[in-house]
Amino acid sequence: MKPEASAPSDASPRPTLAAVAARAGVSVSTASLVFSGAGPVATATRERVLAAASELDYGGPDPTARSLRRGRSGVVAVVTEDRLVDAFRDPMNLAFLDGVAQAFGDERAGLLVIPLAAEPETDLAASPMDAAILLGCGLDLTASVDALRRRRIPIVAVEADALEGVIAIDLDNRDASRRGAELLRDLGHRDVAVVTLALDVARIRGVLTPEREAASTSATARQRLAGLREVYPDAGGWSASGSTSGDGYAVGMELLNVPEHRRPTAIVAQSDLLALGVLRAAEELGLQVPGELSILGFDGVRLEDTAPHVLTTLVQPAVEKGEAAAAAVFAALAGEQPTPVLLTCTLRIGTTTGPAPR
Amino acid sequence: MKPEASAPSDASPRPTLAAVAARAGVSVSTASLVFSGAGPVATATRERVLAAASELDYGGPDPTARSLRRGRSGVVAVVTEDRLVDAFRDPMNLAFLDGVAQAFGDERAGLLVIPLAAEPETDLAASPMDAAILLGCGLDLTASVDALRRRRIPIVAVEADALEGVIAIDLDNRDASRRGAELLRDLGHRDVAVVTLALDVARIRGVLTPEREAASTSATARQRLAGLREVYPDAGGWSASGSTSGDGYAVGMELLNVPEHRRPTAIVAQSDLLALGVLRAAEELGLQVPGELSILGFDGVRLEDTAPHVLTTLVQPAVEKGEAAAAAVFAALAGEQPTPVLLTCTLRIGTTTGPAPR
DNA sequence: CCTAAAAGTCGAATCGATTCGATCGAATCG
DNA sequence: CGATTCGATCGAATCGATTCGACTTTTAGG
Repeated sequence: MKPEASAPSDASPRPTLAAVAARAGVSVSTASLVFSGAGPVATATRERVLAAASELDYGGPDPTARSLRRGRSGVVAVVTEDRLVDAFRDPMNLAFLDGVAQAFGDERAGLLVIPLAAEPETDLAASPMDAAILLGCGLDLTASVDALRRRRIPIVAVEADALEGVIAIDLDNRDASRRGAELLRDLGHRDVAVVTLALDVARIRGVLTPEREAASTSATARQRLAGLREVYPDAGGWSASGSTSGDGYAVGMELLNVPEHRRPTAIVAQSDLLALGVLRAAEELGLQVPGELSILGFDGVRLEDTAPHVLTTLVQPAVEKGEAAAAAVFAALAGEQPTPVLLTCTLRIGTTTGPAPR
Repeated sequence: MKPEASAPSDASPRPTLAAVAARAGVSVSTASLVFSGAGPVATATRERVLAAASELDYGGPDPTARSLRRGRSGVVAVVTEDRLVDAFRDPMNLAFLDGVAQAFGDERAGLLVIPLAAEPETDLAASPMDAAILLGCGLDLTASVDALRRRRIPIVAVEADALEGVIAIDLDNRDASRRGAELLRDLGHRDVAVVTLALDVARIRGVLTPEREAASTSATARQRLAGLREVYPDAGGWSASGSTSGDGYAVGMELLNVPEHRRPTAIVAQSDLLALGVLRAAEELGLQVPGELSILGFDGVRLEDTAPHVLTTLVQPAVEKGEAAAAAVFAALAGEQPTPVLLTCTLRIGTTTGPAPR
């Protein structure tokens, strides 16, 4: 006789609904009714089934089998950038996610986080999901969207370029940036430099050139830049490699540690964290803010770290953005035709902007 | 005749493998082999199937059906605290998550994030998952663990109290804290106060009392406190409501803004963010660090914000913690018996600790 | 007391794949 | 040249539930 098959140590295989039904002396269908709650079951029967379940230590219907039959897995995917740290270090993405989770509350859906890898198709095609939310990727999304479209599931894209069959949740990035720029113009600033978000997945920190701008795959960066350009068509600047204060500091040093006549009187940062870094650089260089340098941010993060300054910034409704995305998902899953959403930012004037010097 | 059924606008139902097979003139089994890659298929046949798939815009096998048959969903759940912002604002959790995602890399698993709600059983029983990682919850986990155990899936708990059948990934919180305390003792400090992490889900900021300590459900907070108490059995302090610099600042003010003879000469914070807040409070009160006050942190977050200070702290291997958790999951799924892991922290001496005054 | 409706239960089909074993022709080997 | 193996393909069972329609038993209504 062969030696016993090398059974793993777990001696208890997962019991099935059939086992529970058998033990309770009812049919599988009746047992199913007890757990799904759809259909009338006599109290005595229900208790018998539940007792059997508890005796077998049955934990409820297998989610996989249930999903197959129901055609719903109860999972919504959130597709983010390559590395999770990058994606979640940004407070805006975090707030967004919180908005999504909050809106899920009643509907009981799980959040599947998928960091976009080299070949997105594989991951996106293989994971169970009822819908997908594409979140602030600097990536080119067409490949991912194609993979998802083949699955015939609702796709929601946040601040991305418009794509056929994709529900858009957008921010008035361009308009808001223009309003911010107008504030600076009205304060008399003529020499304005910009610090942009990462332009693409390469995340290269460097001087902005027309070529690099044109090649940018980050819709958010481009839109905000376009708004600025409506007021300051020739503004130069740098692109950051990520939305962190460290990056802002580094770029701030590049822009500010120069002869005075070449120094901008205002810096427009495409995020608050970048603005914070610029503020630090200015402090370190002994520049008065806003006396010698005005700084404008974007996002409206609550930053305690800027004290005693209050950042002038464009406050975006990040949590609402998440809620809108979740609402769109549920609408689409309910068979409705969800309408695209455009959220607006509000200009909050703090203490980091003032009249241009001289 | 009745009006047409209210069919949703989507005219294209998802094609099935059977449809593809039919169009390619092969059996379903052969078509399956083409996609799963298990088994020999003639090149000509393979191409015919792929062509049919592409004509039907077939996106590959349905993950749900595949999961049911295979018995694996390819999803690993990460169970976190109630609110995602709370969970992910902590840089340690983020680093942990990144470690997990990184270790997944090859194995291609999805990360299902489940914020623990009021009745955990429902969510945990209903979502598809092959394994679960319980992450730094201040919560009592027994209910969740029971629900998961019934599913017969591997359970990994990070820095939690030992539970039967749960793979533990632990940190030497107690020992490391003791070593930190010894440093302070050797520097001559006698009056030491502690700022703890949130003690439980209630997250109440307030003075530490024996009752509150005893009732704490946060293993991490308790372990670190125990280590401190080995050296300073009577140290008093406050509990924070969360690991943020804002909380640290608030508690720091309570502890430091008092008559000098009642002021501690050293503060032990249970996280670097708390320590940062304490540092801010000290600066605002005009206290010399480390001349008049020494500050000890925990975590080893790279904080640019403490400049020009470098925080003395216990550096924990957070990314490795994530990798260890992922490794344990895969080992368990492979049928092996994963061994519990105990990671150690290293004391990094910075500029925020010095000899006790006088 | 009889009939119609409601409640309770069950058998069987179904969701969309994977996979085992069988089949059959072609290639390999002694 | 017969026996054996290998490659390619297919039919059918299976994964674990849900759900529709049919059937039986109560209950309610007149």
